[in-house]
Amino acid sequence: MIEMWSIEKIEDFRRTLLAWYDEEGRASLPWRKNQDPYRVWVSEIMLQQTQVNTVIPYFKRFMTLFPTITALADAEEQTLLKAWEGLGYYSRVRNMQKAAQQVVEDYQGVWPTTFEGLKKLTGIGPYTAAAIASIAFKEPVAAIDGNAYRVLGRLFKIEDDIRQTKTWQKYFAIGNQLIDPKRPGDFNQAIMDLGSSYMTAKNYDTAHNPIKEFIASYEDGTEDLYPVKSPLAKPKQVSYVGIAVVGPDGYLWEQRPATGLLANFWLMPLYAITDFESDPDAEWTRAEIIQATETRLLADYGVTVSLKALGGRPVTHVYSHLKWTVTILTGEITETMPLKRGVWRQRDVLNDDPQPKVQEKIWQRLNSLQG
DNA sequence: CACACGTGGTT
DNA sequence: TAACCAAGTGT
Repeated sequence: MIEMWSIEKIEDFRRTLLAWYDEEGRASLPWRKNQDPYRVWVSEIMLQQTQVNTVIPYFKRFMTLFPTITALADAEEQTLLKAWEGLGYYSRVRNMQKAAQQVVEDYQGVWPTTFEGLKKLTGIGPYTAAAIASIAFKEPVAAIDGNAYRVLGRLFKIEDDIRQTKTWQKYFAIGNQLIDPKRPGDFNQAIMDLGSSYMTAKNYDTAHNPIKEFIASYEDGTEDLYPVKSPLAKPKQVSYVGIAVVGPDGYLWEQRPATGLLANFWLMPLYAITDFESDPDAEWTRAEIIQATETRLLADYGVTVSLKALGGRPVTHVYSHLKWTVTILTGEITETMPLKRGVWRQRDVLNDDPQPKVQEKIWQRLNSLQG
């Protein structure tokens, strides 16, 4: 059981933390220019599982493309995905548009102003709801993100595993005790700034930490133990063939299904190697794979083409839960064929379509190995 | 509740 | 290099 501080100690902590934040907080971050809920919301969604330096250029571009919640609600999905291309976790932006439409249509364009109200919007969970409620609407509610887990975990030597959903309750309760009711938004942001400077996961610098005197795990040199976080499973290995077929009208090109990984993004046709045979342990020779791919290309796309393997190692790409290995097969046709599936797309207009990183790697491999 | 869901940076 | 980390949410 965690022993909570006295009210005097809590107030001392708030003063110390906010004094540091006023001096050394990252006030220049573009989303801190004002406390407009739309602005705060866009930044908080982008920052989910994503580092500040990555987000900055995306945030600026996004606010130019979609300056208001109405502009976001009315945007074409492909435009949205293109604006998000490279940031990852693409359901974030789809959910954001749903929430924008909810606010515009169900709330007459007026934001819910409370933690509980904000949580009802698609894509806004307890963290984001607390961030917006505290920053834009001054509600004293703790925003528990990875930074808060590190800071609070080390401050109080919390033994619960932060991977477990129920642990959030404990952190939330402690955060709500600590948060400064006069400056809730600044308090939450100060915790985040602290968590990404003096209290990082590795190479933290407690010697210069402005709140070091409050850190229980610093007293006995056990900071390394907190927060308690069980290891994640290794990504599962999956092998594909990727098919680069060029004809007079460009490359064979296809949009992914509307749900699941990389939903609605554009990619060359891919076949999982195990799709050829139900036996996942089957060892396929290169000739067999090529022939099977040609057969399936005809059946699925209506394309008759002779394929050959591109030299070099396969393209690999690691996701949170998967590791893709893509062997590239190439083929050329001299006359355009009508397609059962997919489209022909010229190389110079391909980049108008949102594409995932793995497709970029495939382009790079094609460019380097065949000019 | 466990797992799906991206990408870039660090060690 | 493999492993881990970075302002989480939906199902």
